[in-house]
Amino acid sequence: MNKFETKHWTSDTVAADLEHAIHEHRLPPGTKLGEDELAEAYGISRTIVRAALLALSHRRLVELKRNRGAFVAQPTVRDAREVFEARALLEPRTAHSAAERMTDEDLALLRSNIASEHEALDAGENGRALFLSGQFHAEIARIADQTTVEGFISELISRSSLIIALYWRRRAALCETQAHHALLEAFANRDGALAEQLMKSHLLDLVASLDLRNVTQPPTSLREALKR
Amino acid sequence: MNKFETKHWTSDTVAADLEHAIHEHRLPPGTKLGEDELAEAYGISRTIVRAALLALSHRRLVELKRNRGAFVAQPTVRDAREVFEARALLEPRTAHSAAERMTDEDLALLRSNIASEHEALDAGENGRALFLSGQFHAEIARIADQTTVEGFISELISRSSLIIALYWRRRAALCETQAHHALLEAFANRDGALAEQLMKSHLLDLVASLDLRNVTQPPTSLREALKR
DNA sequence: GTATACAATCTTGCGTGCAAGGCTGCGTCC
DNA sequence: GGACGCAGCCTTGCACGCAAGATTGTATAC
Repeated sequence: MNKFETKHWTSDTVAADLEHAIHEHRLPPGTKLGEDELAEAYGISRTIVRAALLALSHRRLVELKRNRGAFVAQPTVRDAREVFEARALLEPRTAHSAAERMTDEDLALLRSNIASEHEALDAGENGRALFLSGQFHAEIARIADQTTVEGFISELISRSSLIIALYWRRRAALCETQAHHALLEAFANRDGALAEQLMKSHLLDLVASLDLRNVTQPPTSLREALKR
Repeated sequence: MNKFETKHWTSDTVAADLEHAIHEHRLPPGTKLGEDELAEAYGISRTIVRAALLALSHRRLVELKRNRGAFVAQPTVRDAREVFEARALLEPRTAHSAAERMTDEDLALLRSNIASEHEALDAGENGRALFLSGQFHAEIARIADQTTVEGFISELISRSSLIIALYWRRRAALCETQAHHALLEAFANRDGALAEQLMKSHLLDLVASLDLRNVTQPPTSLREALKR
């Protein structure tokens, strides 16, 4: 597997590619990301790989264990609660701002995102659907035009994909279609207060779909998994 | 200048040391951070320096310009507004949580912080006072026991120190003594609602002390500074 | 069959050196 | 004196190789 040897990979593009793969659950939590393996896959030296992994560790998507290697992060139950609490602090106000700044182009893009997510689901591409679902939120943050908060939300959304991989218990689609449609309606009406309220509800709904009972942590090794 | 050759510097400790120096305004915005220079100063190779600089760039404290080098970041007026808006979203609720979780040890630590800040001011050590003032906020975030939000707040506080370096217009001490004391009182009474309200006011007061009129950006070079 | 010790192999940590790009200084021309 | 071009030097980008640490496999003892 040598990915697109003709493409010029930088640490930023490698990090983004890996993040995308993590987001789509192609690289599940706990996956080992070996430097040599990645260097060979991307056709670059380990120097660039290391920089990419460092970047991902700063976003909490990858855990670097000294002398052991890099692994896709495995958020704890506590991490999960924290991430959604942080989202609850940031995203409702962001949705409010987005509604007030919404352009027709923005609206069209959000609609297109929902349609693409449906297509992905219909095609059985759950990873892609998850990514697009997260992108809906990321786009709202972008439209709100506050890059500092957008950066935080972007990180939280990516981390959410890991949490969903580990703790999602609902069989249905990831974000309820109805919730995204209702938000779209509020945006179309430039109704900030409604958008804010809907985003609050939507995030609560997401948390409710996670199995965060005080169960033991996800198994981190075969030994642990076989203990039961 | 070879700093403590006997000490074993890692990229994490170098990054922390640089961040501390930035926070205390010993490394002002715009300062060039050359790889070779830092490597010699810390007695390490450039490899470690690069990792440290990369870490600081992820915290927005350092700007990496390709083929040109690393520079202490220079937040724009827009950045300044964004940072304090983000703080306004996160810190009041965090103060509320901290009040509810406050222990006597926590209280003592916050008191000690205020006292140390006063000592620094009396000794004319404004940089140190600024750092301690920021630490007061960071401690509140730590006490609130939500590490995800704490991480964001920590980054925002550090970035605030750069903003203060560029845009602070008040002659008085950095955070009004009265504001920190009032918060301490609310914490002593475990009054979450009051702590939340006081933190909101405090942050508004901080923003009001910044000169964020739509003036031209801070000069980024001698040429620009001499244009007037 | 199980436990332990040790050697071999694999992977990471990180120093070093070379190529590429940017900056500065000098010389020339107008 | 000012503008422009070019060479030389400085700094960054990043590949590579070696040392250190972790993991795995094998042999031995009970």
